[in-house]
Amino acid sequence: MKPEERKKLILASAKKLFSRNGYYQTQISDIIKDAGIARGTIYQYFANKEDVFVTLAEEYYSLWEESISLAAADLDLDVVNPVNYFRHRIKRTLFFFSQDKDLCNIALRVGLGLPGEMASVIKRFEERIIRLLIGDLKLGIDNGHVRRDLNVELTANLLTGALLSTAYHFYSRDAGKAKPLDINKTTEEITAVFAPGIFVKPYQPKGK
Amino acid sequence: MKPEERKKLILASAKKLFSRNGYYQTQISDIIKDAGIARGTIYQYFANKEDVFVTLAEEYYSLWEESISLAAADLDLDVVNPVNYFRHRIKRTLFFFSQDKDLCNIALRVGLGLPGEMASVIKRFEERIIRLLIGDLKLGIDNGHVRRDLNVELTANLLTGALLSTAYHFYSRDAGKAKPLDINKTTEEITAVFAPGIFVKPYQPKGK
Amino acid sequence: MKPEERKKLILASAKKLFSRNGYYQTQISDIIKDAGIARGTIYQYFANKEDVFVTLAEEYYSLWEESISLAAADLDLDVVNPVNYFRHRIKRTLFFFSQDKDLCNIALRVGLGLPGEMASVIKRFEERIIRLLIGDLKLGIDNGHVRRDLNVELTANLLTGALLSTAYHFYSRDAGKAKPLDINKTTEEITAVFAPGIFVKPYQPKGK
Amino acid sequence: MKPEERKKLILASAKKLFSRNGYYQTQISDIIKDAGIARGTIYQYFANKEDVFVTLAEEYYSLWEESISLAAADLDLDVVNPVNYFRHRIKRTLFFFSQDKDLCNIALRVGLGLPGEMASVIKRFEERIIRLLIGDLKLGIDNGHVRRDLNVELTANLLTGALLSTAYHFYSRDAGKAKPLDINKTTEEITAVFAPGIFVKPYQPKGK
DNA sequence: TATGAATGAGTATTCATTCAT
DNA sequence: GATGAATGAATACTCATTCAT
Repeated sequence: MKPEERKKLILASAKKLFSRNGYYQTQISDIIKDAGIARGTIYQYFANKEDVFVTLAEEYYSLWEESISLAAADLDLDVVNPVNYFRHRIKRTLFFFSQDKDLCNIALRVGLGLPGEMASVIKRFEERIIRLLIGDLKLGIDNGHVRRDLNVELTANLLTGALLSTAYHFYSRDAGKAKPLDINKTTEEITAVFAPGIFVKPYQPKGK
Repeated sequence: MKPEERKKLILASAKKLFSRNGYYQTQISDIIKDAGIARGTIYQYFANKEDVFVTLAEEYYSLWEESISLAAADLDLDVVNPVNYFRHRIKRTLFFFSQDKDLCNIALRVGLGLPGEMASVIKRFEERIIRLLIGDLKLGIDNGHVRRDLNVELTANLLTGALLSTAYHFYSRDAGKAKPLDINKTTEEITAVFAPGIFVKPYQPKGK
Repeated sequence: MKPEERKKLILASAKKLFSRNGYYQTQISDIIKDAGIARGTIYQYFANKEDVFVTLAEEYYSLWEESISLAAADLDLDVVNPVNYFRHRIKRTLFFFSQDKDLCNIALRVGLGLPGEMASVIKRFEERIIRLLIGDLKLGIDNGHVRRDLNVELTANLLTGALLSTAYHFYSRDAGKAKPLDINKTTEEITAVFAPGIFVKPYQPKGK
Repeated sequence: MKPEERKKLILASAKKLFSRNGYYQTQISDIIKDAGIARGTIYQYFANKEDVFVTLAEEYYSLWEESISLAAADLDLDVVNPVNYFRHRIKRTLFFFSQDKDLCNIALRVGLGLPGEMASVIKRFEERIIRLLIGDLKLGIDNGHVRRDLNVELTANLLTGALLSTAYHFYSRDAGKAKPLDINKTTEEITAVFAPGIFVKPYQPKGK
């Protein structure tokens, strides 16, 4: 097996176990047993347990950045109206988290309250989306689409909290009871809740 | 010193340390050193480290329940209009979390991703507020104040996520950079974002 | 309550608990709870946990000595024949241990393998009975009742081991399955096993 | 060093220390210091301290079983008379315990009065020999060699108690004062004490 | 004398990490 | 590179004993 494959194998096991049991409840022993490798091998790919976690989180963060870029690239900004852009952001975010229950769990629960660098990596997710939304909203204000008196920072926070909380509740590993949401429909419903309070023009449900 | 006082002393030290360093980074040694008691003493009041955490969380949850009851008792429901009621909920929640940075940190970050009973206690906060909001929204629909087509469960989730995220960002121990918000003003701003998408009648900013 | 009574109360609880759970599995907490006294009180009557055990064992040993004396006093040595004397020793021993399951357990199991003074106190039981039997056998040899070539020390050991083992198996707290023996009948059976190998004259079953 | 050797090393240290100081007076620290290994190493071979003890006892019990089998295999049952068979049992038992002072101490003293599984393992020794003797005696009765009216269970108990007590007194680590017995001579003496009370035919000293 | 809260030395056990093979 | 036996610092928890009230 090639080194890069083995590294992925380890990360896959770590992801599964961190997600299910949390960082401290997951032992190196568990990971190597699940990955089917020897105790020493994991230290050939990672400096220590924390490094496994951070690597995992950073890879996910990269995917996330990529997904966000796609979100922007996806749209023809000239023809798209502001609400549609907003709609798209929401959809992309939900879609991203819905793809991997385990990573969703790690980024949205397990990673919170961890010490040192691990916390920082995880915090970046939230900070990144907040910064993004702040940019969106400021642009909207400049273009006259968004209410001038909107508290941009607070609103970005509200939106982020709302989106991540929703993602966790409906797409995480723990989301046993709640049935996975239909992303298109949910996007529309979230837009329906937020758009009227944010945008200047009366909000029009999609397709009308 | 009376037993009850000493117990409070221990909980105070634990709260401070759990909040700053997290559950696993906080050693029993740290707590007893901070509380100025002997190693054995803490085990006269608590079965084990987990029990310290759970007791802390449960006391906080009781305050929280009490605060919620007050929120309702506060208002003269006959004269109050639906949006004002909503406004009040938000204000109360923000006010509650703003009162204790440490507990805010514990309930909103440190406690997440913990194993066993500790997780359940912490989850209750979120579940409780979601259930409350679901009740509010359903009532609003029955009374004709809230949009009939609103996805009640989703919206309650959005609101809860938004509120708790905001509380954490502006009132927690980690909220170093962000200056503490003025609660009245913030309440108004949050209401301004959510009300138009939730209520039937056009939203009227307070005092107009 | 008078001091002496309270001391007995404590010893009674200790006896019960040591017998059931062993020395190390019995905590001071268990004893005081069972005795219904405060933690500090036990230290007004005993120097420490070991002292409780030793006191218990020594009281029992005194009873034991007393019982042995009675055994001798009981008999009219002039008219009694040697085998009857032997018979009497056995009966007395069995009777003594059959009277208190808990003490039987402590002297015959719990006390063995304990460190320091506790072991010595317990060992005395065995040593005492061995010395006694050695005396008996030597006297028997001098009087021509016992085989001259008998290894006295070894035989005393065999007899003691046999008697104490039997006492434990049939009278201790753990002797759940075995039904308590009828002492007269058992004495006769034991005599029937040992007497022929020890005494010079052919052994005569009692009553013949 | 091979794993199996190291395990034996640990067991050797544990045996020595348990035998001298008892189970509770022996610390894990003592064992690892004596074995010259690191603290964690012992837990690679044993689940916990109790497991060390139980493993020790069980290995000893296996040797014991093996020794018993040999005892039977040793004899040409056709030519051997019943008393010789009995003689052989006694000799084998004494021989077995005389071989290892430490194990003798553990099985006959230290192990008694221990809690849980440890007690059960130790109890097996006694139970096994009792069952064996019961079998022997019953067979003897069927063949007409042993007294029909003998209380088989009681006699097996007497014999076991006598043998184990003798083994402990003369071969254990604590048997400082008593000089180790010559097994052949002792076997003959024990036979001389028991045989006349058990067998039908007049007992003949060996070699006459 | 009785109490019971406080004490802290003592101890088993865990688990990430290392390193010789 | 891979292995897995060995390591030992770290840590929670116990429980006999003390002593101020």
